[in-house]
Formats: sequence, structure tokens, C-alpha cells
Amino acid sequence: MSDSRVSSVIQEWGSSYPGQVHGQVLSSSNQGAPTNQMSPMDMMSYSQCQGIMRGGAEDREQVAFLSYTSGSGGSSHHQINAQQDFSPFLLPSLRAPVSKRVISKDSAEYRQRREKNNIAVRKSRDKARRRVLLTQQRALQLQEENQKLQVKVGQLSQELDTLRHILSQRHLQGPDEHGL
Amino acid sequence: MSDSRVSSVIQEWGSSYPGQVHGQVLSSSNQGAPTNQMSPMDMMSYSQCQGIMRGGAEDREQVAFLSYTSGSGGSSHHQINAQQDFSPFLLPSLRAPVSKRVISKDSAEYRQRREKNNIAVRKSRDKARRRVLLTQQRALQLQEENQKLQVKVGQLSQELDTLRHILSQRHLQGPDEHGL
DNA sequence: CCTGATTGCGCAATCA
DNA sequence: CTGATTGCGCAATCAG
Repeated sequence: MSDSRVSSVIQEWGSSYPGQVHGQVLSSSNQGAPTNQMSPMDMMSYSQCQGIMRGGAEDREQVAFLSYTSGSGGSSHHQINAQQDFSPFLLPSLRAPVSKRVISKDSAEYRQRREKNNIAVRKSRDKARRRVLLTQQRALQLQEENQKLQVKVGQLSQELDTLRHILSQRHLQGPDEHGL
Repeated sequence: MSDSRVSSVIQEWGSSYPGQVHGQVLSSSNQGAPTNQMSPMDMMSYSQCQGIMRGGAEDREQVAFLSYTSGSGGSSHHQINAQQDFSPFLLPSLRAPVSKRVISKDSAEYRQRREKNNIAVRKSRDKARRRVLLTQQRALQLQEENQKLQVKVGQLSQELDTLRHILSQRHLQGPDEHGL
């Protein structure tokens, strides 16, 4: 595991730095047993219904950029929480942003959660990659099989034509009984 | 292809490293028209051959620090930069970390480059998503076609059998002249 | 060298 | 609540 030599350098930024938001640094994950099973039917498509807003992500970044005060008030970013709870009348699905437990980015718990998520992400992406790969291979395989089948259909058709021709000739001579 | 899980380790260093530096590379371009063309055959797989070498490439990475002198924030930390780069003796391809232009993260240029790259990234990923989608659809389509072809082969085979049977019977009755 | 394209990765929001 | 997904930005590379 010569891999990451960075895990130990993570939480230094402890105090006040305006620049970059997340100072991601991780790695050091081992994946002994990738339990990536990938259920049989996993093919889903990309919900491509969000191409309208393009600046959104950036907003987040910008905001984080500015407000990040890694101390205790850490979790900074978008999410305007400014309602008085009339929400129950609007959409049942739109819950008021119940103030979530504020987790400082310094906390060990935070890092712990992050690390777990990072592992999950890697796992998920590995899975996705394998899935794509499998789909590609399947497509190629199907294409091959397809060609073979088409050739076969061609052969059979020709053979049929031949036999039909022969039969039709026999017809002229002694039409006994015939199926088709 | 590149790294593994060690790439993004550098985001905030306050290190003052005279030489070494990596210059991030970005881009500046247009973007009006989504020229996502996706050349005909773009299907390539995930070069999953990146787990073996962990040292060499990394060295270069290790050395990649910028001297980042941020205006407001004192971000500072990490990186063990321990080697002195004797690489020129190893592989001719491993160039000494020629100090690249130091680009402060505050600079407008930096943001500009980042933004360009972000756009490129989105574009590339959109393309990838479409590609995957197409592959999936193609696979499904091929599968359908395959089934149809198999059915057809079955039908033709049966028909052939029938005709052969008929012909063989004719044979028994009046073997005049016959093709096969 | 510069520039756009890729790609692994971490983050955060969301889903399940 | 926890793991899985997913959009996004970053940085390192690759490809011209």
C-alpha cells in the first residue's frame, strides 16, 4: 500500500482560511473485499432533467469560498433557511430545513463520515465502471451473434429457395401431396 | 490514464517551495456551441491498469506544489516533499520537475482557467453519459433483433425440414430427376 | 508551452 | 441513520 501518503496531513487548516473551500485530501482506503455486487438489473439512465441551471454548483462553491470558517460554525453553504414553517401547507415533500446537527469540519466525526462516504463513492464508481464495461462487451457480443444469425438466415433462405424450386419442378411432373 | 486516489492532495499549501511546481493546466476557449461530437467509435474502457505503479508517478506528484501566496488567508500545510529528484538518471522520460509557472489561486487567471476546465469537464461528462446511454440502447436493440433472428432461424429450419421431408417422400415414389 | 479532453477523487446533497 | 448515487469542482494527465 504505497498509496496515499496524505491521509495524515488532512486537518491542518484548522483555522480561518478564506481560500478554497474544501481541502480535500484523503485516500488511504483499502478495499480488501469490494462487495460490489451490482444487482442484475442496474441499468438506469441519467436523469438528464436538470440542464437548465448551470450556475448552481458554482454558487455553492462561491458561497463556501467566502463563508468557510472552519471553526465550529463550519458547515457553510447554500441553503437559505429562512422560513417560518408554513411549509406543511405547500408540499408534503418539501420539509422545512430542520436544522441539521451542525457538524464542524474539524470534528473527528466529520472526517469519519467523510471517509466513509469517500469509500462508498469509490465503490459505487467502480461498480458503475464495471457496469459500463459489461454493457459494452455485451453489445459487442450481441453484434457478433447477430451477424452470425444473419448469415445463417441467409443460408437457410437460400436452401429453402432451392428446395422450393425443386419441388415446383416436381409439381409439374407428378403433383402428389405437398405441405406448402 | 493517471492516478488513482492520490491526486487531489494539493489545494492549500502554504509551502514555499522555490523550484518545483506543477502548473495546472487549464484552458481557455469558447463554449457557445456544445460541440460534443463524440467521434464514431469512442468506446474505450476504463484502463484499470493503474494499481501497479505507485511510486514513480507519485514522485512527480509529490513535488507538485505551488508556492501559493494567498492574499488573505493563510492556508498552509502538508506534503511531505522528501525527494530531491534524481530521476534524470532513471528514465529519460522522467523529466526533472521543471518549475512551472506559479499560479496563485487568487489570481483572476486561476479562476478563469478553473472555470474553463469546469466547462470542459461538464462537456466531457455529458458526452460520456450520452455514450453510455447509446451503448445501452444499442445493446437492447441488438438483443431484440437477436431474438427476432433466432425466431426466424427456427422458422426457416422448420420449413426446411418440412420440405426435405416432402422431397424424401417424393423420392420414394417417383425418383425421376432430382436436384440434391 | 498552450489548450481542450479525460479521469480519479473528495465533497455535499439526496436517494433509498 | 447508513450506504449508494450523483452533480460538481479540482488537479493531474493526455492528446494535439
